[in-house]
Amino acid sequence: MPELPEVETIKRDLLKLVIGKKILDIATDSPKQIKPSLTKVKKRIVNTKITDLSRKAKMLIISLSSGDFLLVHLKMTGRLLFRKKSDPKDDWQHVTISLGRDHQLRFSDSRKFGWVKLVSEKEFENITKDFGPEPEEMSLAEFQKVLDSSSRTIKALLLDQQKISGVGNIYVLDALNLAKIDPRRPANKINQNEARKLLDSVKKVLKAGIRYRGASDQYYLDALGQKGFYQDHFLVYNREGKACFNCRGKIKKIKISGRGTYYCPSCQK
DNA sequence: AGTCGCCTGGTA
DNA sequence: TACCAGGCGACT
Repeated sequence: MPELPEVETIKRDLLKLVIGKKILDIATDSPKQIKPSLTKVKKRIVNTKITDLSRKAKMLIISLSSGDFLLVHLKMTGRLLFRKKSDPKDDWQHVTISLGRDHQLRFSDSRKFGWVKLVSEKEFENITKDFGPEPEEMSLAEFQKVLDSSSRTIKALLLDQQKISGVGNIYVLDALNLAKIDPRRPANKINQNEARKLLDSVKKVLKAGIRYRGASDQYYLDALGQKGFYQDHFLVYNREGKACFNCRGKIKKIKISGRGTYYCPSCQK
């Protein structure tokens, strides 16, 4: 569930808390989630300092004084929590990184889809080059080009991280509702006016997501363990049977390539 | 381009 | 107790 707004919220919070802190240890009870391996990662990160934090798509990037990068992907149920060493253990806490004497960065993940991965600068560049542009930096021409290049459904295309970064199931559905576009439309059949409206809508819902500090279900929490509020502002996501805010039509739930898809049949054409 | 597998917890 | 949640890589 963590998409661009959730990861961005965590990044902004952590920026104030962890820069300059020294990593003293890393431990796990779920070794598969640490890449390349706990032993290798430990050897290379202990006694380095955190020099910066950034985000690419849904991935959090921790820059280290060694020149390496520690990447964190929360996938569906991941959390990245800044805690005191003395705080009680968190639910599903699987990776613990000791920061200085008193603090910990805790990776918690109920479903264990997420991961923590240490990469060199070279590997980092290889990974990030495959991501599409951040929506905020995308021009209409660039966006139009992406749409024109594919006959896939518009929904599937916007979820493709190689085409555009950071959009997941919640925000793609809300953006399509705001732009009044049916999620099943082939991308290359979307005209220029619709494309303009759609890009604008993508940017708008992501901004709203950040403003409300992300969408929380039972899993997502920010770096301090607080819920976000965007779930109180969903346009269509999780609103089956409820009234569309555009047209008061009834929101319907269907499946597109196996994924839950909420939309309003009466105004999304 | 569509489907499966990775996983677990909450719910019908 | 079966099913559903969905990011994303692997596979067909």
